[in-house]
Amino acid sequence: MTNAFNAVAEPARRSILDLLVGGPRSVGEIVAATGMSQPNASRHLRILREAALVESRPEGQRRLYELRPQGLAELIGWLAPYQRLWQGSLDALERHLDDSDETE
Amino acid sequence: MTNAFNAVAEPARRSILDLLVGGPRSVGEIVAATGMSQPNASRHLRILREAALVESRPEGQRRLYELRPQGLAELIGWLAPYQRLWQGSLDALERHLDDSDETE
DNA sequence: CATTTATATAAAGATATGGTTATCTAGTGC
DNA sequence: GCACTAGATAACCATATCTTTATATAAATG
Repeated sequence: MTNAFNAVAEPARRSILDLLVGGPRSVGEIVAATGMSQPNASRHLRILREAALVESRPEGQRRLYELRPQGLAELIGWLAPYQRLWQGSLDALERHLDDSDETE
Repeated sequence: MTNAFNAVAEPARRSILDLLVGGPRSVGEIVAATGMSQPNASRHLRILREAALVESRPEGQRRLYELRPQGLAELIGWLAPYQRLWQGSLDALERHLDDSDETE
């Protein structure tokens, strides 16, 4: 029952994702960068993995976690109409200001 | 502690928002359309209001709830780099396919 | 093979969340 | 003012979630 919506609802998990935007990281690096406990990091990483937002591969003794942006597809897709609405209102505001410029 | 991320994490609340994309609705209409109980709808609406995703105004005996797309600004903003990454990989795939076309 | 290092999992407790039922508040019309 | 309707809130319960501590697995190293 883990999906992208729930996954990104948690600030700690957003921090992890934000970190992974900079490239793959090991659990240890994630722990160091975020300050969370190792078990907690592992748990959040598991949830991110189940939500298909990250994937991991062994690298020697470590485990590298990498971003999987396509996992956000559903979220991005759901958001699209709202984004358009919002953009629409911005555009309308812009046009309004342009009109004001013209007439003033 | 109610923000847009948490607010949209709940399917019931996404249903409400999706409904409001079609224009303002009264609580009764929301209850009818979503099938949830009236108190439950009111609770979710309160959370959406606290997250600044909707606003309400009295309309006679009713209360109309209206979408506030700018409430999603933070979420959309956070998502932007991921969206670019994802778009980037799609573009890369496209280029790859184009290259394949050329060489095959 | 024993030890060390890196990560995952389990167990347990505290808090948060979502749903229901019952009740309260506020408009509306007689 | 009284009944009726729409909606909000309260109380309560069940479940889920996050965090920590303790432990297990697995790779590397001597």
